[in-house]
Amino acid sequence: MIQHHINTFIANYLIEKKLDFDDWTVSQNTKKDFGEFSSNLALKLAKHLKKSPLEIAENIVKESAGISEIFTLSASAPGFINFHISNQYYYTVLKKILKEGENFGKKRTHNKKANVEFVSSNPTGPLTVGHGRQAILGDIISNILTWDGYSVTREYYYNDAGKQMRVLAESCYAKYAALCGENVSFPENGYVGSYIDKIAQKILDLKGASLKPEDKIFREFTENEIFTDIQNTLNRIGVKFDVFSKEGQFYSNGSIDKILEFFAKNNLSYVKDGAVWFKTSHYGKEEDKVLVKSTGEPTYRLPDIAYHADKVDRGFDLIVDVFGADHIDTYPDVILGLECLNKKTDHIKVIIHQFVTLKKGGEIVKMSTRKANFVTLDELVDDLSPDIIRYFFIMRGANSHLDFDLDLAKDDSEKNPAYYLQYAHARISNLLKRYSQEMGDNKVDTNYENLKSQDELNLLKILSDFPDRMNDIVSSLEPRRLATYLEEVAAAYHKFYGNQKVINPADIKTSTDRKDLCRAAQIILKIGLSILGISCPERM
RNA sequence: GCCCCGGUAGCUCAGCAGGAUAGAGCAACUGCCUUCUAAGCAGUAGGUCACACGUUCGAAUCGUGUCCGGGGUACCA
Repeated sequence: MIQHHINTFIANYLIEKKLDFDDWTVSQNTKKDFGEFSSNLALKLAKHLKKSPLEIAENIVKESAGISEIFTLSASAPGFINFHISNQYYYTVLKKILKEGENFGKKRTHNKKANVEFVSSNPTGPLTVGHGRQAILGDIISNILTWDGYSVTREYYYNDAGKQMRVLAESCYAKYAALCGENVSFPENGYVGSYIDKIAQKILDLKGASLKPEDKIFREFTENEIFTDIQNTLNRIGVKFDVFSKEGQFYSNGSIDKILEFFAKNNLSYVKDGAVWFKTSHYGKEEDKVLVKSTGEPTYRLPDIAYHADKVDRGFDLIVDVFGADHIDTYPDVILGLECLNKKTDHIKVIIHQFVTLKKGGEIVKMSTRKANFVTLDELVDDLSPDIIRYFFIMRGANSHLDFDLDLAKDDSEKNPAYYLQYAHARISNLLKRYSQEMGDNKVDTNYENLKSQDELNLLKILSDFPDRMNDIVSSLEPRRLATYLEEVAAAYHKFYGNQKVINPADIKTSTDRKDLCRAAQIILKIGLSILGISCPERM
């Protein structure tokens, strides 16, 4: 908000001086000795004007004295122009936060629609810790977009028709047969987890021992059981989907055949060795990719293209795909496929996150996919609250590997970083309760001019920064940045709390100002924590 | 080989649309609860921001190259 004022000021200055020049920036200062913001304008103009940067900066400062009520200017070596924001400005923002409450920072509403696809794990087994990261990431990204005014569809896409599911059914039959005392060879790369044994047992109990391997129940019942489990797990961490899309529909509604026809007709594909190839090499890829195997089975690419084409056709303004790092090389093929179909793609945003390793007793727990020695998300939820799980999964940026330290997560003490934010909120709640008990609720007119200590102003400045920070978070879709911001808010609050006594019957004006500052901090914490899907406890 | 991510304090990581003295949590050490919640605060110690070169008034941040770790590179998803 304030940056906007400064930008306008500089732009106007340049227009006034008839300078056609836009190579300058305004940055927020970490060290406040130089004001809250600085611009490199003079440093950049130096070459252009063939004058020393400091001289230019000093001139600008001199010429602009008294031009704004919001800030004053100063120049410093080697040529920065510093903007010192008046306390008055921040007092206005405080009023605004209190007035607008949880709507503070929201821009004008728009009617855009977004689709966020995440998890999308095939129902071949329980969700692992790795899926948990994606579930939380996708959910919070959806929350961020909702905050920004989007109407968001959370979508889970899965493959109910391919090879994986066939192998799953075969695995289940093999287990079933074994329970019936028959000797059936186990499928190659079959699923060996104990959850399959349980499902096979259930089938045996339900249907008896006379089923044939081709009976549909091995596929349908197994898929259903596992999928129900997956949804239960997701519900436990507060993740709910609006739409489940199944791959099978793109076979039955003919869209896959249509794509193949279109590609063949437009010379985008060819047949070689009994397989259908996508001419990806014509578009800068290293080699062509197979769309349909010689067995007649499509690879994942083809239905994925059909699915994404369908999403594009559904008319979203923004499509977000959240994938694990193992998809890094595959989604460009899908995008390329869409482009070949003449579909819009520039509104598709792909978020790739790195993997999760689980740390227990200081050691990394190795997880392998099919071998059934993974830690399930459910096991994690058994031990930890959703708040802790959510916080731990977004403690790191999506692009960083995530070490999930189970011992730290389980730690119920001040060591656990997840409590820091919630504690600030709880502290405020309690303080406000005490305040009305001891001070009453009588209204005092105030301009907040009693807020002038470092701790108070620092907290107020951080709170004022919320709209700009959300702006960045919406465009980056990086939940970690929201957590970082809230940590700054909490730290500033805890510091203020430690140094300034709020409730003081001898000084009602100062008490009121500080109480309102606390209320504003609580509002910001509550907005932020809600977006993260973390609860805001009244006490801890 | 090629492509994508990462390499910042003892450990785990922020910071990275270039900006002034590089931050947090954990671990270590020292203080602070008869006063609004100590799940907190204050302080000490800890760094050649992997390395080299380059661009720039200015580089943890941008470029090139090297090294190390992870992922991908399938007629698996």
